[in-house]
Amino acid sequence: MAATSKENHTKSIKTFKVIQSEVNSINRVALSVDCVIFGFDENKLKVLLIRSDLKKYQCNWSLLGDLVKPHEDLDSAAYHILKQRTGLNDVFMEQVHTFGEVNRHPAGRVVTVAYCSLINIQHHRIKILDNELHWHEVDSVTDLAFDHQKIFEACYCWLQKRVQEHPLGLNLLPSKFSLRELQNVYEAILNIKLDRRNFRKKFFAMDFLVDIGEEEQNVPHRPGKLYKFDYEKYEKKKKTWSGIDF
Amino acid sequence: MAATSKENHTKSIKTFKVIQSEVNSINRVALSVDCVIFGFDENKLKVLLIRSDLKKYQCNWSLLGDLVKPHEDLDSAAYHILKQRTGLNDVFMEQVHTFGEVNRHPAGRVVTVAYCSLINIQHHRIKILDNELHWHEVDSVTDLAFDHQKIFEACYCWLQKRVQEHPLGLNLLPSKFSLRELQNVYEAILNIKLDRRNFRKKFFAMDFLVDIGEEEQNVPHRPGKLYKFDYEKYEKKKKTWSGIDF
DNA sequence: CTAAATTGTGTAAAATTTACACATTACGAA
DNA sequence: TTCGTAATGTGTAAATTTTACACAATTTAG
Repeated sequence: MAATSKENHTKSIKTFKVIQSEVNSINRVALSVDCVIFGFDENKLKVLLIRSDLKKYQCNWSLLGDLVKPHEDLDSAAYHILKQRTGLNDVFMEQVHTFGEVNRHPAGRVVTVAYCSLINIQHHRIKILDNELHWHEVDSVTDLAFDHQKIFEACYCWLQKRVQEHPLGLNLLPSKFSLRELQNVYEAILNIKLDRRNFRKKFFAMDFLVDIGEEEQNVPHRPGKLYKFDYEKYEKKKKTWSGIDF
Repeated sequence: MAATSKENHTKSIKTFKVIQSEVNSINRVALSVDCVIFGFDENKLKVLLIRSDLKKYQCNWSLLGDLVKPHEDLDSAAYHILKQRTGLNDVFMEQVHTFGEVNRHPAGRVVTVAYCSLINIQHHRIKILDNELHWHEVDSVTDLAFDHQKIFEACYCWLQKRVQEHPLGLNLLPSKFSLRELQNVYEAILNIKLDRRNFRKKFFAMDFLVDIGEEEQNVPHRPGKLYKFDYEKYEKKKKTWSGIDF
């Protein structure tokens, strides 16, 4: 109560051994990563889910996740899941949020770190041999196992916001894409309609699209030009966001 | 390799007991929370640091943190630190990022969840009896213990961005404040100069400020009007952010 | 009473965003 | 081969938002 500064000071100092024993004691919890993997197909935003591996949640879908091993980096654990499930290596992935409510998991205390990933569905379609995996349209995702619905929704919100300030969306497309496809991606993610001319104007003005001199193939109408995204130029010029607006 | 769907399916099903044993096995790590507590004083953005409690880092400052107990929610753990160190209860706090590199902490595997908090320094100044705690100007924060420098920088970046889309800044001020003080907060956080008339115009246009009919006291010049922020109105009208811009 | 400091206010120019229409190209069917 | 269909590609005018900028009013201190 009436502790002096000196006493407080003393109280807050710990030897390395004390800390170490605290770290290695029962003060530990299971840690998992859960991946919300988005894809884009048939002009719909989709998310990759797996049938829950717990009997109790047998009829529910869940996110792809796994426990983090004691000698595994968090990011590595997330990448590992992605590699394991989709066969994909160099994919876009970002940590979104950590969910740590005491009773969030029925098997005991499990804190989970949610990651968001955006991949090109075409690239790995063949890898999904496992019929327990399925691409769901985001609008129809309900009743996920555990607290995965909440996690999914947080990640979807995150995506909707993030895609507006960072060119994430391109990860859902092949490296060559038409402006219409790009617009479809944005419309699907944000669930809005955009004006075609203004959309094109905006992207051309940003000056990150490179006309590669090719055109769409096998479309039943005038083919659109194909572009690629110049990430280097983007990195150099990217906006230092500034403006109060809420 | 040539596993059938059926086989994959089987492989991915686990009984509750198996899961439970995985959760309770050695697959566990220590988990901590670290709080980056911002304050605003003398027109400077400051952060609350403590002398490292580890001998090895004796001459370094570090963030306020603690291990999360097995039966403690993450958010609760973070609030607890804040309560313990500042005596403050209802403060603004948000989770920012989780840092989980294997070797980030010298005492063993400790994954840490970083939280950002914004408080009014005046409100609790008296609580800092502990002379191991100190408010540092953000610009002069260097060489924090462990990976705390990295965590601090991530949180500072987060703040600079977040403050532009959400009225966080107000948490640094008393409930009654002048527009000049508000502008000072924004200038300090963003480290830029703003045009006074445009700043006022912008905030008045947002229509969240309520003139409470009082004025500044004891200023050696014409006193400014005092306002409060109407959070309810904000919640109702807040912007659903929409616009591609990067 | 005067000087110093800071508040409070409006407008014109510039930049950005929005709304909107028509000619062009390729395919497929008759 | 021609025509209908479906989508691409393009510019401009109006509206809105953002920026730059100056002077009178109020209070305190001396």
